Amino acid sequence: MAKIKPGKNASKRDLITQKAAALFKKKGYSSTSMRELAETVGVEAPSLYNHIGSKSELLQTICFKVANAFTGYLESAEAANGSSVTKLEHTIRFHIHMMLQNFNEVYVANHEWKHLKEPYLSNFLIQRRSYEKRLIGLVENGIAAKAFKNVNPFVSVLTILSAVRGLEFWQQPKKNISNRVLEDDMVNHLLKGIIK
Amino acid sequence: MAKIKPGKNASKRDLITQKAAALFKKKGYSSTSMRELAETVGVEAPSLYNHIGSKSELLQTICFKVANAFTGYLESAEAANGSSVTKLEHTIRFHIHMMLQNFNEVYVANHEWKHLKEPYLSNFLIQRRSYEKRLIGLVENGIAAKAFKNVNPFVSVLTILSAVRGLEFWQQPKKNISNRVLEDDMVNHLLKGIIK
DNA sequence: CCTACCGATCGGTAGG
DNA sequence: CCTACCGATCGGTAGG
Repeated sequence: MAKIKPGKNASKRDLITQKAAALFKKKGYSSTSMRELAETVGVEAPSLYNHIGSKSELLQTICFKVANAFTGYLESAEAANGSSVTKLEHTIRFHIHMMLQNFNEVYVANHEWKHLKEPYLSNFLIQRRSYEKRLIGLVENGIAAKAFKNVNPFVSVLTILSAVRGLEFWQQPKKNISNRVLEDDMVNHLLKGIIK
Repeated sequence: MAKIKPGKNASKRDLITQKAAALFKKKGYSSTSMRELAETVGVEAPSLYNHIGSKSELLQTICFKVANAFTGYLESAEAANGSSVTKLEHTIRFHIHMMLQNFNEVYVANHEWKHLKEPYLSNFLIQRRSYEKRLIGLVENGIAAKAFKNVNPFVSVLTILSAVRGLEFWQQPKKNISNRVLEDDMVNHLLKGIIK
């Protein structure tokens, strides 16, 4: 057996994945060709397959990296001390941070998941639905504790997740609004809308 | 010159456009083939071209139909009597109605516009940016009139538009929430978040 | 990591 | 509205 060179190989695969995320975001998964990806990486197309299995594997890697990050954070937030309001606020802030710091990957996970192949497509959707249900549970706890208004928790979570996701349209340094103002204004808008 | 049969031809073209919107929404623009579209229409692929110019023309029709509907409504809302709060509320409700009643078209306009060809791509983005600026103006008027909190109007509009757009994820009759509850809860969440 | 190449599929045209 | 077909491009493999 050949000696494994995890550092070198992993970093090359990571580079390819990162470039793929940028291209998938810019042009969409289907409109991105492996030849185009190869060009941005600096090799010929067939050479990519020494590092990756297939085009769809790249999409899987990106989508589940994002999904696992969100799931992992929510688990830790649920386990932490604090009120439902605090937990929801922290989760909203985590979403905003993810959007601002992993722009391409989150965008691709949000937009291109439908091109996942089975069984990954089903697994992704199951994981996302489970995440939403747990967030809804958080809002329900807040309502039961009289901290939130008596709103429909499903609509609240939909509103919050959608609003935060809208940071996709944030043309980074275009407006002279700091990330801090952006984050605080959005958190306030969304929390004040449901806090009693 | 042959006699024009606008009714018949227009309705066939409309049918093709409607089927295209459903497919573009389900699979994405690039992943939808003209052969597939032809099959859902019930003809062979080359026959489509008796009614339409090209695949990209279908995308243009869908995107600008949606964009023009929003622009047209905002113009009428601006011209109407009433406070900034009322105008903003009506506009939010119009967005929700559009999402619920023209699901496929709005979805495609939101997700697939990047596949528009020039000069349509630029025109679409210009129109959208203009729309956002006018909405921001509405919020600024509300702030000046002391009706809204002193928030960043850009962030407010981003939050509102994104939240409303999230109705894309509304799996129609799945949850036992009426459209009325959905609309009112979301409007309240978004307005109460910025009203003084 | 490359060159050479394959079978499949694409949007669209010719011609009737 | 169809059959027949074109040139281009696709993801991926063979072989070294």
